[in-house]
Amino acid sequence: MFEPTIKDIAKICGVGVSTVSRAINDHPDINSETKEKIMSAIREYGYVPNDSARNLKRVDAKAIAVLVKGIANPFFTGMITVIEQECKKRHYSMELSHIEADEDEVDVAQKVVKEKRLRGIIFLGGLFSHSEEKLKKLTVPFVFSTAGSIPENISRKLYSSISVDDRRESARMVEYLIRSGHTRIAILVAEAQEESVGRLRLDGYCDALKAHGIAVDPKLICQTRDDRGHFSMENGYLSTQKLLGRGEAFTALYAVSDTLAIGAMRALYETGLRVPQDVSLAGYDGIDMTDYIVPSLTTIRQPVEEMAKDTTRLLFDIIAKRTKHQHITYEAKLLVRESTIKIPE
Amino acid sequence: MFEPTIKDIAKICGVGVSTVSRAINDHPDINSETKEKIMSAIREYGYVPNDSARNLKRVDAKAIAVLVKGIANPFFTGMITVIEQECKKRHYSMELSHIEADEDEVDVAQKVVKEKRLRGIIFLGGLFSHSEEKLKKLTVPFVFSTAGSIPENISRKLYSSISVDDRRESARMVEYLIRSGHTRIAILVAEAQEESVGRLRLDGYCDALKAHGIAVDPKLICQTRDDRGHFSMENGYLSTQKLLGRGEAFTALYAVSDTLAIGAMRALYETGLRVPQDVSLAGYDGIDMTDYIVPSLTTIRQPVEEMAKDTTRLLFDIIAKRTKHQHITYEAKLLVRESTIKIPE
DNA sequence: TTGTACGCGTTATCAT
DNA sequence: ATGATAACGCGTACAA
Repeated sequence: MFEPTIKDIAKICGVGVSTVSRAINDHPDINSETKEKIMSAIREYGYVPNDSARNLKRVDAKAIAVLVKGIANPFFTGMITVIEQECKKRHYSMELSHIEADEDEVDVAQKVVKEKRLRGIIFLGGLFSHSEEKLKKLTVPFVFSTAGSIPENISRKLYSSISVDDRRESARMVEYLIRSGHTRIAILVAEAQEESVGRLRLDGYCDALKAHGIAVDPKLICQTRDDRGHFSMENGYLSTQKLLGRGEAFTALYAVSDTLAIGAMRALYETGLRVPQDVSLAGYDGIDMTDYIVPSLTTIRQPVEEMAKDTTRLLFDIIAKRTKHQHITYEAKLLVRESTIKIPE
Repeated sequence: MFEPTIKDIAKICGVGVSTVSRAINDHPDINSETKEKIMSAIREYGYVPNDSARNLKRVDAKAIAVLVKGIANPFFTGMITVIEQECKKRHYSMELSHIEADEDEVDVAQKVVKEKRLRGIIFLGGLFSHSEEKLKKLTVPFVFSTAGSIPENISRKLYSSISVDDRRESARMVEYLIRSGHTRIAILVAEAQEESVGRLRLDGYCDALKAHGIAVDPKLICQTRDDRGHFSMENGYLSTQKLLGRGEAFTALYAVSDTLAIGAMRALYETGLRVPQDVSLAGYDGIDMTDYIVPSLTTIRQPVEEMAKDTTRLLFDIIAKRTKHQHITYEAKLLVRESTIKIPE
């Protein structure tokens, strides 16, 4: 199988390589006839430019990368879809890279930047406890989107961030439950390392309880197992079983992600507990699914569409030097649905 | 910001570029002291090899690509996760590429092959009505995994395929419903173009009905809207509303994907129809979620794990020329769960 | 408008 | 064990 290069095409058409180059790159300085001739030869021989060689020369690869930690998380797939559309609008290509749980996202980012000569990076999810020194090595602008909080000691001029205030929104959910008459509120939390979203949401839970004079009962805090798939439904299911096994009474269960909540729903059901009559169940994220399951899930909806659009817009603005780095916090929305009820007085 | 190249590192260490190259590629012919010296300089200056330049030279980039049509589909994310693990085991890297609904996967594949010098391709989902001529241009082996059927006129020696017999499995589900006493069985089907999985599953539905002497009633066939997100829950929801609006009576609803079924579940619920007491509901795919929702969903489970593993193994075997192209069909499993019941005599 | 020649950063070949 | 050098395929001055 013959793989034509630009030289071959040039030879075939009896022109120089630069002419072929001009043809494929829509360069203005070219005769439309020669261009047509070249393009048809390209089609005929199935020539596809080698992007590696191109990127080696080019300075301005119109591309960005999206680095996702946990592609199985439906919350991220929603964001990715929107980001992809936004990139397309701007005629940029998007490189999607999945980061393993144990990989260092900044290392991966560096590699990808070098490799693809791209212009910017979006980090989706993950935990960013990286040293300032390391972040400085990233030569293209980057935006942390829906990640946990970034340590204070890192200059905020180095990066942009798009997020909701996980701690506050989480507190809001718990406050809603308290106002609905719940005092024994259990929480299902994953990945409670420093600065992670799990930790922030747990903090918010504690904030709300304390603000209402309710003691935080460690027996009602259920940490999911520490292996892979932190936010999986399976994890939610198993952890809830564990929680129920403790025999502690509670009237509401708050899972720090919708997927965990759905797993919890089944565990409750199997124990004979009805949602919401016996236990009110709440999630966090606002993924599509929560609106369709029965009962629909009370949750905190992050404005995915808006955040994804702004993430992209912000990155492109920074690339074009139209703006400096920014830190935008969004209001999430408490969606009260069928899975939670007021406790009768 | 200074971006060191291999030359810079060589100069800094007072060695030749080839020595540095040997160091980073774990070449045997190198003194361990010099190697250590070089590696520490690399760390100090934050040098990362440019993959474009590497791929330009190399013949054997240890990488494959996975081309997915519809990354938002949870069924695919499950497969991707497994494939990724399998690649890692073999020390291969995996390039994940999302293909837009309107993009031509073979064109994308060609581009990616050229660009990354990779050794093989896995196509996940999508519809493969490509000309043989076009497929021949792909210079690396490829495997179609869980795609629709491929037209007969394309030589099966050109490619491998991994799939379940969608038509037969679909018929099996419908047969189960018939045996449960249902005769008015509605179907929710998306993307019913030639050879697509939607079409195959619809064919299976018709097969089963006919085999049992039940006439196919067009009024019970509900095609989802023809725009984006064929298999989305929203589509399932809206289409079911449309179906219900027709006023046709049915005792079972079979959705050709689990996601559609979940959307349907809500539409039924809102109309006051209980699952399974009033309407039995069935899906297809066997995604995790179906096991956790209440009621859990009766579905056809494709052996995701096994299929993903075999897809990867097969591709690597073909790359290593240990085998020729193969076409493997898997048995899917009918999972009878809570969403379907026998109709009382 | 078109062609020639150089260099991008790396690996592989050949010397040493 | 190490170093010099020729490719890899392309874009782009610069010359024509």
